[in-house]
Amino acid sequence: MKSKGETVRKHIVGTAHQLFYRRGFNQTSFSDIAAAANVPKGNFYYYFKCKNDILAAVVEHRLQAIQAQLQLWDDELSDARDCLRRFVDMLHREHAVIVRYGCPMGSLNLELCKTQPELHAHATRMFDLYRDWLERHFEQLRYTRDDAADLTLHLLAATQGAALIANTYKDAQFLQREADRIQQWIDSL
Amino acid sequence: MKSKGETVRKHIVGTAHQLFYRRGFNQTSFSDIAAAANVPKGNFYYYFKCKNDILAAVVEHRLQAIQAQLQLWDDELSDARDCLRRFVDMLHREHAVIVRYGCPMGSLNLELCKTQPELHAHATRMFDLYRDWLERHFEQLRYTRDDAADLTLHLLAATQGAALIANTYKDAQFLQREADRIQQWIDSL
DNA sequence: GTCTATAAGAAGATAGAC
DNA sequence: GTCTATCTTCTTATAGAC
Repeated sequence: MKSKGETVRKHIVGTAHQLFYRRGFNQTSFSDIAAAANVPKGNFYYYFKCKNDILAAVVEHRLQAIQAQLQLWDDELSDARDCLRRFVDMLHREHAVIVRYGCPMGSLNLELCKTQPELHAHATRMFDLYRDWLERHFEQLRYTRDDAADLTLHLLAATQGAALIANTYKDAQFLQREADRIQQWIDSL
Repeated sequence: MKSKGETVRKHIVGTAHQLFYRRGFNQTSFSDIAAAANVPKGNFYYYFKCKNDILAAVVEHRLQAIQAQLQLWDDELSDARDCLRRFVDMLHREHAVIVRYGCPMGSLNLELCKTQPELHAHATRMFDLYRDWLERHFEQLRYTRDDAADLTLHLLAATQGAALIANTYKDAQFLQREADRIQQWIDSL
């Protein structure tokens, strides 16, 4: 049984997550979150002592969601190559929001890297989850540790680049084409 | 002969350009620019009527610089493939700042796409210059118009992805490796 | 053209009643 | 736990003296 406070807290985190993605972290004000979550501004500080703490909670929440997703893929797919393909499939499934707002991880990283290194480190952890998971699956394809690490970064770069250019030019078709191209590259490994 | 005002204006634009890149547009305040340029805040509004106008001037300045650079490459290199390679060389030449602040165009686009579509359109024009130029050179390699357009977006995505991941993980070596990989891809065309 | 002073509003954060 | 009122600081922007 969840306490009332827990429910409200999660509601705030969910709302903040959406706003941080759609408006950017720095461009999202306390009032924005309060208004969208229907929670009075003052009440906020009962749950979070500052704005950065909300981001921390949002990232924590995202990390758990990503973990659960990766676990699901592992349970569902036995072939390592299928796992890599499923990762790239995200570009297909999320094409609408990617074209509109970019990749949630990529844009957060690029925003925070400039003047908020403490927060940036926080955001990098989302990439780390995918990175570690992808590396393991490349190793299952009998690549050495070093090669798997390099191929992983290459794959992350390919997906991030596709997302960024699709966003820049609002071009969902390019995103699809690029995702297909990456899939073919995986098949060729 | 330049008027005094012209000189000051250019100085402001140059300073703003640096700060917008290093801190992000929204995170750069008027006072930041004024302090860095040693121009009193109030004096600013003699040259620009609002903050958005400074961005417009910065972008205009960048567009001219990019145009001049592309022209130089065209004058210097006769082979279309060499031109494409020279474009990718930017990742090598600029690796230090890319790792630190990301790609100036990519990060600006990703920042402005979220809540400032008017400004985003402005920033996209920088990509357009490279896009048109790259397309022309792919066509010189006897690709059809459509293929050249697709290959251009693919190349832009590859460079943007490399820059973003190198920035995320502060990994200059990866950026070099990825640039080499893209060069090899160009050679294979 | 240059600069100071300041208005007007929004931001993050706090105090304290309920 | 919830909410209102408020403080402080920082923002963009303006007025007007020099």
